[in-house]
Amino acid sequence: MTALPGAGEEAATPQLTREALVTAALRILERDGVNGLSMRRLAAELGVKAASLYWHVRNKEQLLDLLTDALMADAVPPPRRGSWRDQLREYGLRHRSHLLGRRDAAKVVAGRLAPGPHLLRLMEDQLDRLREAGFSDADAAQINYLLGAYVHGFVLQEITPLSAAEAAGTGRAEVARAAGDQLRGLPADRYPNLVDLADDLTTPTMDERFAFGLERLLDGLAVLLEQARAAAPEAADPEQEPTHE
Amino acid sequence: MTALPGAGEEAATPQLTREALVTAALRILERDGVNGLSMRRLAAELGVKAASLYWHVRNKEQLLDLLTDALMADAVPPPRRGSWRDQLREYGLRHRSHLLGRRDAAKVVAGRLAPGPHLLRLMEDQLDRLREAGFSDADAAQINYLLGAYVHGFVLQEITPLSAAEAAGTGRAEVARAAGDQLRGLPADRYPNLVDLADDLTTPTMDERFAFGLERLLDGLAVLLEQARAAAPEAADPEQEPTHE
DNA sequence: GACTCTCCCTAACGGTGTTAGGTGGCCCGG
DNA sequence: CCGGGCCACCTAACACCGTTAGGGAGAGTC
Repeated sequence: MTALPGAGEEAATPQLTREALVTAALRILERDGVNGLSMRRLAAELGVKAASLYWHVRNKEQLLDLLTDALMADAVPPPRRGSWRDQLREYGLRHRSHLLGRRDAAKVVAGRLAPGPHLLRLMEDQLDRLREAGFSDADAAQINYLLGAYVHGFVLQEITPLSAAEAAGTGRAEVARAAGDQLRGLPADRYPNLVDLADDLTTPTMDERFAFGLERLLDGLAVLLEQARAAAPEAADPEQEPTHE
Repeated sequence: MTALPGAGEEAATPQLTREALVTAALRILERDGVNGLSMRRLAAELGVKAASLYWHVRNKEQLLDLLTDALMADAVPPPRRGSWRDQLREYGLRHRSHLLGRRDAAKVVAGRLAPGPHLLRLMEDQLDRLREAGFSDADAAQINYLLGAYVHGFVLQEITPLSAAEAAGTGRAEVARAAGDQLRGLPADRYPNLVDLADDLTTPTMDERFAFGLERLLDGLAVLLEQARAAAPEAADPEQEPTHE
């Protein structure tokens, strides 16, 4: 019915392609979230039956791998200006807001190995900046993983209750207030600190929490860099040479 | 058939209880992983049909909430000896190995709000140590969340490909080597750093990666503490009083 | 003895990922 | 011009999943 060639439709390539699968999947993901993305719905979106998808894709897992790379396609690294610290902070902030920007992206990406070409380009770029900042090869590699893990982990952590709350129809301000009330209602003899710090524990927004952790991480990296510079002061910083001993 | 009281079986309390559900669920989780834990299998484990579970539990989500708290039941905080830094490090290490110790615990726990009493006790204890170390209330609250998010996020990140690899029947050493080979095989003109650092990127174990990140975090916290001490040197450290102005 | 409440049952609904096997149309060799 | 083969889709089915409606046995209470 839909497949018969009408006046002058696309008779040349009316077929599904792997790319068509992915872009349709992206559309469904944005519209219905990761729970709404089933093989049957994806097939329906393409005017096709579910079994047909398996001609183009081995299974759903592989589709999600492709989707992961597609989600990373339009992530842009920050401008190459400012200190290494500014650049890394911007990296983290952008990475997080990129993941938060497309619905359930973090859930799809979560822990998926086999990084696609787009993620590889970001890694390549970040490693370059880390080495240029003066980190050792081993440290640069570790830091590269660390920052990715921090961002992914944090976002994953914040996204799950977020979607649970919106499923229940409650705003995040209400959730925070409810959490505060719960903490304040605890027995003060068994949980004195939780009761005492109920406000401090519940008022920070996720943005602030993320920024706080990121800043601590950057402080730690600065310490590492200083230590490395102090231990081996020959590299690229020819100011003085304390060659005693 | 199974329910008829025989010679002298348990005629007193042959009923399911919520606790029985949870311990059976823990058993299934350990044996079959989170994907093997369905309401039907849980019911079968208890010699009962699936619909019966809904008498004791609202839905699967609530069961997972209960399971989350049960998974945290036997987590013990580190001894209260050594510097705040030693204690926090030990906290992180224990928390991670606790999650890794029971199968798929991280996947169940992931981002589940409504922390149970066991998790609350850990929070309470950690907050107490943070305040004692000299962190401000606001900082202590932030740090408490940060450390939890780091551990949870990291473990979640590492657990997913781990189970994927073991499903494929490959050891983690093979995975690392395969990743290294993939990186080395990249075009060196487009990905010079990835090719160059292929070894550094793939040799660290997850233990080392976690410890590295944790140490950077602790360094960052130390910086924060020093800054706070320098800005307001009146608190609990009565050595001298620079009361000029 | 009747009533109620607890607790488990059967049956079913509407979903899920995935596979086996069929089938129409197209291109290519003869 | 005709037949084989392959591509790309189809139908049908399997074995699951979470969840609900409604039934019914048994115990406890008035």
